[in-house]
Amino acid sequence: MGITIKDVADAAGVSTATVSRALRGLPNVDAATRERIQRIAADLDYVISPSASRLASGRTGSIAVITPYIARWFFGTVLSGVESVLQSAGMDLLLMSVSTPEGQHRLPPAPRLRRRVDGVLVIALPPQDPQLHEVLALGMPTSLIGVAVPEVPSVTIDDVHAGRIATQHLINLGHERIGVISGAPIDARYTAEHDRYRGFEEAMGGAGLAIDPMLEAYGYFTIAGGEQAMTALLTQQSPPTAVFAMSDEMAFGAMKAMRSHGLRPGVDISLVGIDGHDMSELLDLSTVVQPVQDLGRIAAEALVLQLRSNADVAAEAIRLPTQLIVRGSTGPRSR
Amino acid sequence: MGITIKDVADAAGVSTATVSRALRGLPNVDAATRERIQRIAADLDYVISPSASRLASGRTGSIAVITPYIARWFFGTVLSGVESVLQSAGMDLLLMSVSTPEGQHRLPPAPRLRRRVDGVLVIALPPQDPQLHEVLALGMPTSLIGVAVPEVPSVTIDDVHAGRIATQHLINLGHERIGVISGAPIDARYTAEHDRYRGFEEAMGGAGLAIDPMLEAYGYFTIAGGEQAMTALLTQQSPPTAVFAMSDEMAFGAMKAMRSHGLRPGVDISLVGIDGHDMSELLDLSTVVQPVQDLGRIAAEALVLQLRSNADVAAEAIRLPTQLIVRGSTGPRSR
DNA sequence: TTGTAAGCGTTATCAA
DNA sequence: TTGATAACGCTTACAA
Repeated sequence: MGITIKDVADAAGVSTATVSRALRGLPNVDAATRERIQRIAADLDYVISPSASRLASGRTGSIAVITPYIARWFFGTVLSGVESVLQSAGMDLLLMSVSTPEGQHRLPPAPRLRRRVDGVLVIALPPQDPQLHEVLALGMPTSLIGVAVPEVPSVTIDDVHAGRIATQHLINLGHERIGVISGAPIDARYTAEHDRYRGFEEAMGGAGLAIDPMLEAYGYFTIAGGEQAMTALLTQQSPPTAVFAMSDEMAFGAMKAMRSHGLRPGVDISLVGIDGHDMSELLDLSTVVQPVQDLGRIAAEALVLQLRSNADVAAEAIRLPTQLIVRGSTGPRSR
Repeated sequence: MGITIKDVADAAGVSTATVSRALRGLPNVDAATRERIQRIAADLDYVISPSASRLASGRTGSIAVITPYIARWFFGTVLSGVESVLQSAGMDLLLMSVSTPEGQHRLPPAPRLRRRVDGVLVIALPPQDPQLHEVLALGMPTSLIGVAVPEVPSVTIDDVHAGRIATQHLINLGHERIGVISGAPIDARYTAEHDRYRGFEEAMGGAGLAIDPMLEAYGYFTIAGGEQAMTALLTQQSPPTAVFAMSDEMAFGAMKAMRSHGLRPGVDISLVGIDGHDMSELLDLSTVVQPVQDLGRIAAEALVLQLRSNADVAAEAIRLPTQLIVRGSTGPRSR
């Protein structure tokens, strides 16, 4: 049924070896011969068999992307950055979703990787996640996004800094009772929240402000979670006057809770997030913008480069800049 | 370096054929033999070479998903439904983003599909998109999501119905000057918007209401587009008292425009969307909810089934139900 | 139930 | 610069 390299070789009156070389752009092929082969291949509508090529060469031309979520804004946006790079590089993108600590039943990713891809991109698994380490243990070229592990290439933002400037912004507005909505209790934390919390601590400490453990709540990086967390904070005997939410989506949920309590963001309580989510402008949310698509793009570029130069490049930990955008959800302390 | 089927066969004292059969769960293998082989394979940490298996069998065990966007809510949510099914089915998911009429520079998808995947899932390309037809022309098992083409299996909602109930809801509230925010001018339309517009027409016609062409604007299914479209509607000499936006994201943008003009959704102007977007509850948007994840899930299941039973199943056009959710963005006509 | 052996369509080594 | 040819690691008739 299918045209093979043999058919092209016969039609061109050369060997399959020459066709292979010509079509892959290898050197040491006569220019005229190459052109003729290319024309004939096109005429015959020849398409190379990836399976055969992979078997013979040992390279798969594929990269797996491992992510805990697909439909959430951060992950989808990272993924779109990755995809554009891999498409330009002519590599196949295998998408694999994995369970998170809270998550549903799913296959562990590591066994599905072996002999199947040349490299792996992992998006924001918690640094202590066993699945992450099973993947790393495979020893294949890997690049991390939104997590950092020593000795492994990664692309992240400076989460400590992000947490610090978000908090500092609230402090600058005169707030002293500052609450924080993080993701989860400490043992299940992402790198990001761990570091953002440290930034929070640093800013608070730097201003000589006490951190009230009663003013921390968990929002699990979801809208609904953010709503619950904010509700918990608001029903304290003495609620915060400002809240730092570690993601915009949790901040959105927090806004919902505030509305239910008749409180206005930026007036009654100030609220700042991190992300620069598509909807943050619409909801007038102050936030620390991170270049999410670039996280994916740059990690993918680094991985492709490493695969091409099949030498172990030094494991670089790249950090991208962030920027505070002040909107209406934060304002001076009113009481 | 790698353990091959030969190593397992030698260790088990059987032929590679038997190992192949045993490990794939084929019948006609002695139960004890199979168990022994499985144990030995596990002990040796044997992993099958997909390339070799694919080359020998002619099946790739992969399905491509072609989508115009990855990071937008609808597409990401569909994709997550698809992914969960393919993962359970043990198939690889190749993700390919394609350009849309407005879009960026990208490779056409069809050439990247041949010999590479067993089947294709296409998410919501406009029915007249040449890229869609190039894919269909390949003649491989295909299932469409959010588009319908005669003779091709598809999973959609009843968009006419969705448009009708959204519009009827506004009519029931007493509105007569009803605007509509669609995606794009008629020649670049998705199936969805075409049909939703028909539903709009039917409802208007059924109520004896005139459709004012001045009250239609294009929002390109984005937040920013929705904002511009609503701005255009509001700056009419005689603006609508209610607006039907064909997607929630455009409705969000419309809300932003209303806010800029000091207008309150549901009070000054009623606004209804379609989607059931994550953020619709938060923004108190009335909307026609569609089961987006199920769209992906069901299409993927149908495709997997077709591949397994490698017979041409009758091309089914599946339609999933929708439901109007009334929230605060729609209210009785006030003037 | 198991084994033999001929593919599957490339790539890569070595020679010419 | 080109050609022969041996892998690559599995699947699948066909035979036993």
